[in-house]
This record gives sequence, structure tokens and C-alpha cells, in this order.
Amino acid sequence: MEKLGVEVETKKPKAKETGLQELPGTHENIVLRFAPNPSGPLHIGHSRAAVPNAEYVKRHNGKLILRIEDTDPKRVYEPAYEMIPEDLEWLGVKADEIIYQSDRFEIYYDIARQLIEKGAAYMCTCDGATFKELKDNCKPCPCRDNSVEENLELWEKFDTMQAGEAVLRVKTDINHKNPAIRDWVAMRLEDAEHPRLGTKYRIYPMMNFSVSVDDHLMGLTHVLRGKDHLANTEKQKYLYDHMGWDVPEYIHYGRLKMEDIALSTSKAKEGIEDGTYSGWDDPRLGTLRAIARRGIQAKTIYDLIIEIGVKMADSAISWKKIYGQNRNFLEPIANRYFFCENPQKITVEGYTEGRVDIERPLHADHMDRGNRVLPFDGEVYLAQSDIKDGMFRLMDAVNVDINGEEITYHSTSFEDARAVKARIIQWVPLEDNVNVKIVMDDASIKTGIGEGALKNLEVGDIVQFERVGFARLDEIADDELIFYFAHK
RNA sequence: GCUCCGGUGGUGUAGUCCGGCCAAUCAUUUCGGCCUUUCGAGCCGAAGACUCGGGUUCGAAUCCCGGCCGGAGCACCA
Repeated sequence: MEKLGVEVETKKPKAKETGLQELPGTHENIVLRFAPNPSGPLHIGHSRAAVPNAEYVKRHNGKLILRIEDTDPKRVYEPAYEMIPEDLEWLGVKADEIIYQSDRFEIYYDIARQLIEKGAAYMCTCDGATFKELKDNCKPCPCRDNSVEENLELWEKFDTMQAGEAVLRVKTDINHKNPAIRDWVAMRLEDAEHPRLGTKYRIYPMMNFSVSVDDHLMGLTHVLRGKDHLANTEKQKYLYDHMGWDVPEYIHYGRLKMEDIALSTSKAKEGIEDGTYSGWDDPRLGTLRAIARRGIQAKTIYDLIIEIGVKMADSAISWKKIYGQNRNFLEPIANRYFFCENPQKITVEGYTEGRVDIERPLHADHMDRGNRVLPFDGEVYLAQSDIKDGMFRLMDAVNVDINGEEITYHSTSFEDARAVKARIIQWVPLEDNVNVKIVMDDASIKTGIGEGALKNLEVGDIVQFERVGFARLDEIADDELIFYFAHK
């Protein structure tokens, strides 16, 4: 007992220091953002970005902006505009404001013009290959020497040019030791139709440009992003310098590798279109909606991401870890039921006690939830895989000997079963049951039968099928219940 | 190739900034035990790591140098 008291005491301070390192810079009025590209619904990788942002905002009472980065019409998947907020809500991430970059083109144009006027950006009419050749050798391209007037004139005509004919470049350092940093593109021409803008604009900002402008204008105090943006951060700082803006605090985190599912959004989309996957919530996908459908709790993902934190080292998260954590959440909430896969109807020969109602608690640790009642009269369904020679105890009912096809009554007392360490197996009554299908994590299906009490469940309920595992009720069909399997 | 960034048990982390309190934390995992009834759950217990080599120091997971391994970026994508 004493131990318990001590444990509670020492646990408190521990919970406080979880995961996230303290934010550098100011903690007052922080403004953070989550800025996905709307190419599909959110997957586990997105939570890597969304969760720490949300958590910092929560801890410091700051502001979180959801900024939809839809400046590449070719990569916009229209339903994603709806799906992203839904996914965030599930995750428990609450944005204070939602902004679409596609609403902000005039702002980008305005800043672009200012840059040109400052001589900090120039219209470049070189073709890509030529520019790269020069740039890689620390040579400025001829356009770099254009006068402000010439640039302004070209800028005005930009809209009338052919896609690919010119771009707007931000001046950096043509001798920068990393060629990637040298004079990057800020604006390009794009003829593809945009889902929200149609063909209203042809001049599109590049990510590095729109991101810098927005981060500044929206008052971001800290920018959290993957270390794949390290070079972009350096590029963007040149723009801040040109404009005389203060640079926010940048924090870069490592890559998150997800065991098994290396599935990119574009691959998933292909698979859905060709019928390989049933949809964005196919159990094989790593989307948040697929994970949710399987009964993985948002808190499991959220906590795991916080635990991983924002350090630069890469990390790999395993399903084992997710399942283990999730089980801790599910264990107390999931009521227990019997399910038999590939049910075999059997008769217990020699059983003469007649019909009895077997009562078994919905959850052994929560007796207040009551019992379920299973009528037993010597005839039951067993899972095919459980029918093996030997002595078994039908849970809470009787002990039987199985010998090939023959199943005979042995005894009723539990002690007899214990004495021989008989395996205790679940069963389903003949007269009160329901067809059950369980969709597994690899999309295969377990077909079987479950006890009648399952009929009281509602979609979304999570149960534990004893000796099978945890599953979430996904659909109540006319003649069967369809579950999605979470884990053991 | 060039530029940059990492490296604590199987996995994720704490500790690294400001060397000793670290024979290294917690979780997951694996294994074992327990259980008047899930030996696929639960409960209890155990196992398992500082990338390597030098250096500095009385003392290094922590500081320095080098190697090895891993990752990212090098677009008119985000």
C-alpha cells in the first residue's frame, strides 16, 4: 500500500517533463502553424508536424494557424480541403484560424514587386538547364544584371508569356557553397486549372516564396518543420533579409519512418483508383482515417508523437509500439465477447444437465457494467482452430474431451480443468448469436459467429473478442456485424 | 558527386547544453511466473543499449579529432 502512495507522488513531476523540449525564443503570444499541401487526407507523417505545433500552442496559450498550401494546382486533390480539417479534429488538433494560400495571390504579387523594386529579385528568361549550368559554376546568369526598370517591365508582361519562358528569382549569393541556395525561383507560370481559382491566375508563387511571405505576415514566432527543409530555411532567410523582416525561430525535426507502410499519398491514390484499396480508410493505409477506423485512439498517436519530440535524429515508429500503447487505452473501455472463426457446430455427448444460462461479465475489472447471458444446452459453435484433441474447458460452462470428431462431456467444475491445465476456450450458443466479419489489418477477412449480446453494440464501439483481439464495430449490416481489427 | 544533418537496448525515449549523483530513465518488445476461468487479455518479474578508435581529464554517454554507419537537400513540387 505504501508503494502505491509513493508511486503517485513520483509520477506527477514525471508526467510534466514528457517529450517536447522547450521552445527557444519567446513563449509569449506564440504563433505556430500547420501547413499541409492538400494532396490527400492526413497520414501519420502529418501528425509529426501537426501535433508538436498544437502541443506548444496549448502549453503556451498561443495561436495555431492551419494554412492550406495549395500553390501547385497539379498537386491539389480537391476533397482534401474537407478531409484535412476532419482529420485534425480526430487527432485533437484545434486550429484557431484556417488560411488558404490560393486566396493570397495579390499579396504575393505585391511583395514580389517590392523585391524587384529593391533590386532583390529579377526576371530570368534563361531556360532551366542553362541557368543550372551557370549556377553550378558560381556564374550569374545574364538576367541578374537587368536594371530594376527592365525587371519591372518584364514583370508586367509576365502574365502574357508562355509557361516556362521566364521566372522571377530572388537574389541570394551566387557563390554560396551550397548550389541549391543560389538565386532561387520565387514565381513561375502555370497553366493548369486550379480547383479553387480556375484559370484566374497564371503566375504562381513557389513554396519558398509564399511560405516566407505568409510566415512573416501571419506573425509566426516559431516555424517547426522537417529537416528536409533545412536548405529551404536558408533560402528563405535571404528573403527576410531583403525585406528587412525579423526571422522567426526555426526548429527542424528528423524524418519519421513508419514500419511497413511506406505508402505515399500519391501511391495510395493510385491504389484507390485502380481498386487495390477500398478507399482512403483502407486498413492497409497509414492515413489517420484508416488508423481511426481500426480503433487506434487519437491519443495513442498524439502521445507517441509528443514522446518522439522534435529532435533532428530520425526515428522509426513500429506498429508494436502503437499497438502496445493503444492496448493500454482500449483495455479498460473494451467489453469482452465471444467470437468463433470458421464456426463448427458441435454437440457435447453425454451432457445431461439441460439448458443453463451462463453469465459472464462484460468486463472482469468493471463488474458494474453487468453481465451478458449465454444459453448453454450442450450444443455450441467452436472456432475450427480450437478443435484439437485434448481436454478443454468451454469458458464458464463445462469441460469436454475432444477426440477427433467426437466431443464428450467430462465434468463441470473449474478445478477439474485446472488440474490438467486444460485450455479455456470461447464458444457461441446455437440459439442466440450473430454473424460476424472482422476485417484484418492486411484487409483479409475473418468470418465467423459471435454471441448474441453483440447485437446491442453501436457503430464505433470497441470490443475485445476473447482470445482473438480488439476490434471496432464498423458497420451493422442486415445479417452481420462488420468489425475492423485493431490488434491483440 | 556536392552541401548539410544525425548515431543511447529489437523499437521509441530520459540523460548530452553546464563531464562525476548514469553499474544509464520510462514505455513498448521478448521471455518467465501468477490468475475460482482470456497461459492471445490482465497482474508480477526478468532480459536487453551509450556506433568505433584515439585524445583531453583524477573522472566521458556527456567535451575534441578521425573513421564507420544512417538520413536529408541539390526542381519553374510542397
